[in-house]
Formats: sequence, C-alpha cells, structure tokens
Amino acid sequence: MMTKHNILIVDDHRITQSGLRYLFASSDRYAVVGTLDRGATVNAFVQSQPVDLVILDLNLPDVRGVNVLAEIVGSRDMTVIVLTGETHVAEIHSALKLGARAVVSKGDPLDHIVAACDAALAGEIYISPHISEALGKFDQPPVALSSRQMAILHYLAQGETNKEIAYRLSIAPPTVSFHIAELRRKLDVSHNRKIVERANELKLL
Amino acid sequence: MMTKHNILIVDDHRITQSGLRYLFASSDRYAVVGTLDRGATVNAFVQSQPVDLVILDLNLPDVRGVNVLAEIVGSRDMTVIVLTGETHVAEIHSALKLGARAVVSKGDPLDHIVAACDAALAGEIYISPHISEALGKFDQPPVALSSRQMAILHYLAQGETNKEIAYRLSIAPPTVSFHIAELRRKLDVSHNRKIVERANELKLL
DNA sequence: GAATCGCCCCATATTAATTCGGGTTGCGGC
DNA sequence: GCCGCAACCCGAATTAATATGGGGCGATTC
Repeated sequence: MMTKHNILIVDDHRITQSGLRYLFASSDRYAVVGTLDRGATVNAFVQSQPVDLVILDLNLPDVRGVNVLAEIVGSRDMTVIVLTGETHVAEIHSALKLGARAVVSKGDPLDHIVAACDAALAGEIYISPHISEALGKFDQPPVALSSRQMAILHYLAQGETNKEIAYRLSIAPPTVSFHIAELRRKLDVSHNRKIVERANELKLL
Repeated sequence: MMTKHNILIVDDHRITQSGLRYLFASSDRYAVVGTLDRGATVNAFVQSQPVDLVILDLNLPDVRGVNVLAEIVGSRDMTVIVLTGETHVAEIHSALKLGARAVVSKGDPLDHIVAACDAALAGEIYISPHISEALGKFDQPPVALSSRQMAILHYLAQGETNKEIAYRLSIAPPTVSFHIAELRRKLDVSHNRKIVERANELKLL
C-alpha cells in the first residue's frame, strides 16, 4: 500500500468538517490534513504543503466556491471534488468546466463521497445520482447575453428604474426598454418583474 | 446519573447527520435515537417513540423548518433547538416565537452545539455568538401587512402587472398602485423592483 | 359620540415605460 | 461586394404606473 492521499476540506460548516474528518478517520487510503472555512485561505494552504485532493463546498461565506476552484486548479497536481448543499446547475457546470473531477450533494449517502474521491483520483469523473438527476432535468441551451444586456440586467437587479439606468449609461429611456425587451425574450419570461428572478435561477448575476 | 436524553436529528445533509452522531457518540448525557432528512416525517417519528430533544435544520428540501417546528412543538414535552446554515433573521425570530429553545449556526464551533443542548434542557434559551450578532444587527420592528397588501405582494411575486392585479381583484389600477406604495413604505424600499426581494428577505411570502 | 387611525377605494393629472418604425454599425458567409 | 444578422440606438405615439387629493368604513380611544 502506498502512502495515504492528503485531503484538504473546505467548508464553512464546522459540523460538516467534523463529519468528513470522522468519515475518513478510519480509512487506510485517505488522511485529512486540514480543514478551512474560508475560500480566501485555500490557495495559501495548498502552496504551503502537499495536498492531493480538495473537497470543496461551493457555498462559502466569503467567495463563491467556483472562484476558489479557478484559483487553485492547475497550480499543481491536485484533484478537486465539489461537495455542495444546494444544487445550482449552472454553477456545477462551471465547476466541471474549470476542472472539478467529481460533484456530490450533501444529501447523498456518505459512501458516495468516498466513491467520488476514489473515482476522481483514478482519473474518472464522478457525478452522484442526486446531482446527475438534477443536471439532466435542465439540459438548457445556455443563455448568452451581450455586454449591454448584462449591464442593464445588473442595474435591474439593483432595483433601479429605466430612467436611472438610462442616465447611468447615457442612453435614452426607450433604448433601455429595448434592451429590457431583449432580456425578456432571451430569458423567456413574459413580465419584467420576473427577469431578475429568472436571471438568478440561471446564475447570470 | 439519570438516563441519557434522546436526540432526534432533522437535517437533509447526510454528512451533517453523521457529524452530529459522531459528536454525541462519546457523550454520557445524550443518545441519538434517529436521523431524518425530510420535515414531513418528523411528526410521525416523535409520536412513535420518546424524544427529548430535536435538533432541527431550518432549510429542508420539502418544507420550511419553521413549519415543522410549529407542528411538533407543544405536542409533548420536547425541546427543539435550531441548527441553521444560513442566517435568516426573520425565520429565526419565528422559530424562537414558536418555542425553539436555542439557535446555533452550522459555522459555529462544535462545542456550541453541545452547550445549546445543555442550556435548552436546563430551561434556558441559548443563542450562539454568530447568530446573536446577526440578530442584533437587524433589530427590526416586525412588518405587519394587511390582507390586501399581502395579496398584492403575492401577485407581484408572480410577476404580474398592476393592470392584471387590478383585474384579478376587481379594483382600479390606481388602487393597486396605492397598495404598492404602502408596501414600499412598510418594507422600506425606494423602488418597486426591490419589493419582492425584500419580502423574501423578511420571509413574508 | 367625536376624534383618530388604519385600511380600502377611486378619478384626475402627471410621469414612466413600452411599442413601433426606422436608422447605424460591424461581422461572417456566399 | 453584398446579403443577412445581431446588437445598438433613437423619436414619436401609445399604454402603464404613479402621485395627489379626497371619500367611506370599522375599530379604538378619550
């Protein structure tokens, strides 16, 4: 038997950290070498000591998990698996695109977590049944917004009026209405009052 | 030493369930007698066997934790403590009003959970530092909406226009505007586009 | 029982937002 | 080059939403 794989846990819930430590405590293949509750500290940790596998929560208090992933992946020979509480499809897609090797839900049985670690280290991609079911449901054509549309969506999310947005962008109010109509069309909603909600669902904000 | 206190864990994250079981496994005062991941099953469980203490997550997949709390509290001599991931102030207030005896964040150190159990069973109210800090920040007077205002808020959340709402309620469009202005005032927002967001924050929907 | 308060309603006048028709630019394909 | 296409912009006309001022109704208080 080779030496154990070093695991770093990144999750802001202490009880989850503890549960994971306990899960791996009796393993002869894995050793937990650290637990972090903030995304900002991850990069420094993995630079300072050898880590083979990172178990990353996407929902951290300081930064989005995907940003942490983007920061650390590729920096050295390291495998990252995502352990997430909520199932945000777009975010999971991003994580996989960025190089996450597995995605497991916190609602999954515990042996799925170990299975994900095994598979990820073997070079496979592991998606737990929970997650893959959710992923399949929404096989959505990705919504691409232009920069103008994105800017206006952003101001809409702040709750600003068309007039205010027009002033900020130095364009006429009817032009703002035009872009909003485009947003309605692309986001497939019939009412302005649903645009921001829908954009949040699609994680466009 | 008296007999151990029976604990029921209600949380949809398996890893949290496991962490809590482990936390109490070595205790001589507590015994975990069950773990549930759905709110709908809680009432049947506590009817079927003696439970002294329920550790309840507010964020369950099927129903809001506060509804579970409302259902089980008072049904017998049982203490409920809330263990929550996110800190939704209004929901925590509701939980306390409904009779929860302690509130702990999942981000708190583990000994706070045990402290909460001890305090709750001793008849005290325990609020962890994390939570009490968040609670203090927003010491909001509770927002009371009239039934008309609530109805209109509901339609707003569906994304309907003033005209549609007016038609549904058989009132004139300016009357709808009037109620919306009242909502803006009561919810303390400057833009209509923020009303639904704010209402969600305050869990008024 | 009069004053007060909150809620509900509306018509009118005003302001905001949308639709419509029309124009520009830039870019990839025929 | 020229066509089509998508994004971007606007003015004028239309429609939607708001503020304003006012009336009625029921409950509470003095």
